[in-house]
Amino acid sequence: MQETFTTEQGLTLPVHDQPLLDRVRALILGGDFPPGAPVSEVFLAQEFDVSRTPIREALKQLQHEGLVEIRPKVGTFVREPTRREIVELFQLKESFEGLAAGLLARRGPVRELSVLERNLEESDEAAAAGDAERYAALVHEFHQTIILGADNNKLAEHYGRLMNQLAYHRLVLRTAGHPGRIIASTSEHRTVLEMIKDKDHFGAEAAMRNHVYASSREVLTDSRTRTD
Amino acid sequence: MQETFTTEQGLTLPVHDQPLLDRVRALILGGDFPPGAPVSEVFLAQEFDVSRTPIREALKQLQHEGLVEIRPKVGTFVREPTRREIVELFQLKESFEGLAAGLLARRGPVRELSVLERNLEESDEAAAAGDAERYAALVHEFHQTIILGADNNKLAEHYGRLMNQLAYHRLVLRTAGHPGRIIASTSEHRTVLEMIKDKDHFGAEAAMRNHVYASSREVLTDSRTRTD
DNA sequence: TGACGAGTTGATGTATGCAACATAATCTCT
DNA sequence: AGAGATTATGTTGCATACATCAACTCGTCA
Repeated sequence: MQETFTTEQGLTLPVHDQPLLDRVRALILGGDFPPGAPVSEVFLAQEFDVSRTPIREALKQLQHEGLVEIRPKVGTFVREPTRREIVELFQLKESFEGLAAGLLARRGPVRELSVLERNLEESDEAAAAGDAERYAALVHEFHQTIILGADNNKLAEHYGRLMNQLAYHRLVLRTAGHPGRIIASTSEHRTVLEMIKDKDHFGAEAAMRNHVYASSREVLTDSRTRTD
Repeated sequence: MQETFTTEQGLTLPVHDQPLLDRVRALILGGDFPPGAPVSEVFLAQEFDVSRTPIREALKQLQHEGLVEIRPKVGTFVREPTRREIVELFQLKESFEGLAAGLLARRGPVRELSVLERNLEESDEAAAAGDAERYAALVHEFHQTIILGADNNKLAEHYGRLMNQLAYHRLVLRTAGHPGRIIASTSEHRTVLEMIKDKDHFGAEAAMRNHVYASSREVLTDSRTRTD
């Protein structure tokens, strides 16, 4: 098997082109560039002290991930998803995670279940402590665990791409402040886990989809989400 | 809006880098290369009379699509999905197309419905005439129409990638010869369309998933599908 | 005879130069 | 002064040369 590297989104890729790609992605997602700002190859090249060639490859990848738009012969520009795209992406997220929850439910007792158990406990603690940052991280872990627990690499790949496009962590942090959302969210998580433990794959899928849908509503009704 | 190009899989991409990518993909999917065969950059470069640079970009794309494997510092090799990957891809296909059917059902009467109506009629004709090639094309159109009818570009994108990986047309042609499969398949298509026309998005999704699942069973039980 | 290792080969990875093109600024003519 | 054409500029797109590394060959030694 080829030497691989697993990103924080669970995407497994060849290790060789990860460092630069990740650094460029981080730079762009870091918010240093406002949406629509041009990202010149030469700038990134001297920024990371490499030639334009590897930069070009990284930008191509990021175009794939939907983070930048490459206009031929014109330039590369940071891209923020439109509201419509966010809706589309959440529809996909709902489908992906529903599928994952169903698949995980069919697998019976696996290691992931205990991870989810512990996650719920820690989520309660974080919620009680009012630690939004930690809570957001735990939400991420919960969903990530279910995706990986589905034991379907292709699903994990597509999901990784999806999440890169959504820049999800930013969105979640916003909604963590919505009153009552944390409690509702944790409760939904608990329902999902119960269904999975009961091997009710149909119910698990439905519960997960409901949860993702509710979560997407929170994001989309947040006034800070772009509306064009 | 940027000038774009729509592939046969419904993937919309900038036009500038399409021709070469498509030609390289066609060459590899064409079967001229056995699985595992090396695909040297210089070979492709002189084959298409360009330099290695655009070839490299195309190969990177194809790696994304899962058609080739790039081993760093070693080379690029054609890749055929393992049986496990095919199973995984069909699980995703089921999810994608189920989602699409549900979304289409919610849209009410749209242009796509008449396309599907006509498709079923022509499918009956092709089946009666025993024209497997035409029937396979119509199956492709049916599924493609539902995906596009979902009116979700991100879904269409991911679906396009998925289908590229599956090299679906090859697989369908195999199963078109299975006794009784054509009749069953057409019947399933009809059920899906009825559900959609009834705006029963839940039923449409379920019917579509059942259909895809049945179809995947046919492929996976075909002796010619690789089993490693 | 088999295992180990230096050298060779052939491929990819990167850097850089030049050309082509889109866009913006300027100039000219009315 | 305004509108069109033209020049100017900055960017990407491609080609090519060189650096780098993995796999193989072949010779040496135990």
